[in-house]
Amino acid sequence: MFPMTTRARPEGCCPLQGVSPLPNREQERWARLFKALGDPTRIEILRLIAAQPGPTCVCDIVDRFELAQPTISHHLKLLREAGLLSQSRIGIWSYYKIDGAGFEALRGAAPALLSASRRARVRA
Amino acid sequence: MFPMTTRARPEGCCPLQGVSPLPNREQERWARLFKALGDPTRIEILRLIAAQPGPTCVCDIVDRFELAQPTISHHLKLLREAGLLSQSRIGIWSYYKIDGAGFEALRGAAPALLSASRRARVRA
DNA sequence: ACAACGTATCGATCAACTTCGATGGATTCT
DNA sequence: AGAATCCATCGAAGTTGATCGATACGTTGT
Repeated sequence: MFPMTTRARPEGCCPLQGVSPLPNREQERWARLFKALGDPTRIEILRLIAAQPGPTCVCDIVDRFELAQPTISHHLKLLREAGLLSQSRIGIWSYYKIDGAGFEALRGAAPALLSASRRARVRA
Repeated sequence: MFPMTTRARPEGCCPLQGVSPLPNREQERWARLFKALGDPTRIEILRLIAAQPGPTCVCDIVDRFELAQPTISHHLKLLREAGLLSQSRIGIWSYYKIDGAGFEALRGAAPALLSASRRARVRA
């Protein structure tokens, strides 16, 4: 490892406020959510679906992008697993719409990450 | 390409509401923001820094994780470039603190992506 | 039953990301 | 000046992710 901090610290230092890491389940949920949003194509898919008054057919989504159908299907799967979209089927058609619960989580992201929850300091 | 939609559509279909894609600049900014948040280590770094009453020394951050110093430095760089952290230096020490502007963008993410008519605007 | 269609999954390929050791720049101490 | 310290950058190795063609599955029409 590294020495890191053999030297005396500057003023007003330093026992850091302890922060207990998020439980693995929550870490994975945030990661899934943000990873899903971290791709330009998926952002545009979300915006397209959000602009429709009702559920959107996959075939229409495929028509709007210059990507192969399996690629769109893959992106839709990631958005669904992130809780941002929900799926329904009518016959052979598959429809996606915005999942309010997923976006509720997104709305609460900033406070959730910034909340200074100081509990027992846990050294990994 | 694909045939896609030779068959007649079901009821109430379908000319989709048009959505003009976001300008590249904004697409990249959202992608940077969400990609930065899409890693568990970076989430924990953010939470650690957010829990401190003042700017946090890099050496302290390195101490709290079981990752090499260059790795932490890389994560800090991504968070800084995403607008989530801002940096300052005192002597040889480098300090990071939460950048309010970046989190303001995060707070506005859900409305920005869901609003069909209103164009999302993000401050630099 | 059979063919046609819409969608999801599979396997492969190429790019991007995470991580590390090594190195270099800047600052402080002796 | 020289050594030590903190941090960022570089280059490489292994892993993950985006994309596509091929294919399989379920549904609809003949």
